[in-house]
Amino acid sequence: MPAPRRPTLREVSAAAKVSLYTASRALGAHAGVAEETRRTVLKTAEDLGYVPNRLARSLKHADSHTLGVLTANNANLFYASLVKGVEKAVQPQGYDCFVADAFEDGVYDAARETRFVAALLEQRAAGIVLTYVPTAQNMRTLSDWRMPLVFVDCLPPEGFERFPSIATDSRLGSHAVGRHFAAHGYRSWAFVGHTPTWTSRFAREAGLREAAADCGAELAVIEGGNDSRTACAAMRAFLGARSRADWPRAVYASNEPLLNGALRALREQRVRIPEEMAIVGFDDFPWADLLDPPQTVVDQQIDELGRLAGSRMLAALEGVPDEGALRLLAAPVLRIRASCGGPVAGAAVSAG
Amino acid sequence: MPAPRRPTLREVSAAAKVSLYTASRALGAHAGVAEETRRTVLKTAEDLGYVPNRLARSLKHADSHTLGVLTANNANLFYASLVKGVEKAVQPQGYDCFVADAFEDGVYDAARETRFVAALLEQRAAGIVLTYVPTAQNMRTLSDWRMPLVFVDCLPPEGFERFPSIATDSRLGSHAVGRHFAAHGYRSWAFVGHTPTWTSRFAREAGLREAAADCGAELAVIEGGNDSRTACAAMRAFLGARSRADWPRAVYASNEPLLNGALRALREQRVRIPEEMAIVGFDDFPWADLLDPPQTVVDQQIDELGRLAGSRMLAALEGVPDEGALRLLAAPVLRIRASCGGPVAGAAVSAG
DNA sequence: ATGAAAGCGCTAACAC
DNA sequence: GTGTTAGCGCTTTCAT
Repeated sequence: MPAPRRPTLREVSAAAKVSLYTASRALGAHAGVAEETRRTVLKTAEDLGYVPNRLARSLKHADSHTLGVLTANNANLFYASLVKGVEKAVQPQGYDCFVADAFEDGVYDAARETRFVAALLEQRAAGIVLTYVPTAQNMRTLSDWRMPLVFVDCLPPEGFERFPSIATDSRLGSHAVGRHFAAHGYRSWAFVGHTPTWTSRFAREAGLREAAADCGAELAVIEGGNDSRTACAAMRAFLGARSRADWPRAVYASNEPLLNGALRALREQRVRIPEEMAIVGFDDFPWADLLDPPQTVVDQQIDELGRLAGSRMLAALEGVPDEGALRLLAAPVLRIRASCGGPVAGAAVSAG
Repeated sequence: MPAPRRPTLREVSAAAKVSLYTASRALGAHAGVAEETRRTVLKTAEDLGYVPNRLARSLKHADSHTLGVLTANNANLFYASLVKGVEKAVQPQGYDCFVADAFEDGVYDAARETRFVAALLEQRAAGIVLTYVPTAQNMRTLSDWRMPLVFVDCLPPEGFERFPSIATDSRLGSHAVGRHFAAHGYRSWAFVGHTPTWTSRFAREAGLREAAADCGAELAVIEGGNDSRTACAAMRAFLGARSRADWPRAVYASNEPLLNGALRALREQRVRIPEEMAIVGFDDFPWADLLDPPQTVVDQQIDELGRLAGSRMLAALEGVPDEGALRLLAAPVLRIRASCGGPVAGAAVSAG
């Protein structure tokens, strides 16, 4: 069964007995074609099963109308949701998203990233949404190419401050967590932070640290790495290194995988939550309220973040200036459930 | 800051003082070019910052070397993992994946699917991995086009049996769940099934039903819909419609979102698990063993499923015959944790 | 081993 | 309102 012939625009025009040009205009819904001619062309195209060749079109336009989204582990709900958000914003404008995940088996692969960057350039992507900071080399490549770039969930590196960024106001969210800890009377805290590769790490730590200073709480920092496994190991080591009496009264994990890992370590030690230790995580997720106790989290409404990034990209592509929106910060919401001791009378629920 | 000039192959060849042909051969790592000439060309390309235009290349080849993956809700871990698996298999062979998610806000959108199918044809995708059965119209379009197709997690619809498929042996997995129920002495079961749109639904029900017949258990069926929300509502309605004494002793949810919903409904009723009711779900997930009690599941090792689909697609593209592997069934594994009462002495742990 | 030239399918500037 | 024509950047015969 051989591949059927794929009719070209030229063939459609011949069959419709009009010129190539007319056929093109008719199908492209451009003006300057008699209504009847257009009808004929459309009909003929339909009959012939004509499917325009986007490759030719893009080649001509020197632009594929494709946006790259560089992510760091799609098997992570965070990135999956983020991508959905971006798509939601850009698809109505006719852009497709090409998702390039620089992680393989949960670990970052710089060579992989470089391959994706090259692929995006070769495809003549219209722009790229970056969800983390690529290597200096790749940043240079992209910048030299004048590729429109939007950073989400991270800040552009030094020298690239001209690119817009969208992020959650992590400091605000973390500060709210700290206030919540304080309202419960907890005075000894621990922060389980993700790899500093993500700049969000700093803001999340800073917000908590400020709150600690405000109320005179102690704050220990645990390097949680990149995923559940490393976070669990780090937490285990931390707990193992001191007597139970010296364990923190409240713990804050800086993202979902880290919360997962931290909880694992706590369970190994049969820590009672929240009686013995309170715990809050950054990022909401579908199982959070089904845990026992239901997990209190900072919800950054990820898909909205993605949507903002997509919109910002569209604006950049149309040459809209930043208008002071170069650094967009979205306010997260503290979702108080029970893992931290529940609501406190008189305390604000929103992080704002 | 104007866009910099993008050097073309022609310019590279001119700068290197060779012909277009030679430059093409040199960069394409083809034979028939003197080693020294090649070196010069490569150097020149590098210096000029030459980036090949894949659009032109693909146009020429009438194939974009892109594979489509049609999914049904990427915000769902299942599809995200599946895609990662497919990518893992095909990227080494130089194929890129274009992920088309026919779901928007968690609901299926046929028009959206049709747009994606069109986009894939326009892009001259090399093949498409289908994770669910598209509309009859779209199936026809794809088939008429002679698009190489591989079905994962579903079976080709009537008339399209010539296309290969990869799926988990749901019946096997479900049967193991039923045996596990039986081993615990549970005799009254309920199956919370996902929409019959997915053919896997039937196999999952059938396996359990067979096991029920084997041991004389009763089996109620609850239509759980497509997601956590609908499943929760369905479960709530089911429980509400009968006295607590008539509630099933063991429940089996046919996928992760449905398990989530079912658990929500059970929690509303303060059902004690597994003492009062045992529950098992299809699909493992990162929070399963952190639930209280840890959730027993059937693990279908999703990314492996994706990998198999990717490999099958590669084979199809190279014209490798099916060799009896037209219907590939991968064996799942029953991961016994505590939500079902834990292991039973003398019972097999694997589903195989 | 290398070069010249045709053409993939489409768009758009330019005539008529 | 419609036709002609020249490319977009690349691959690939066919000569040399």
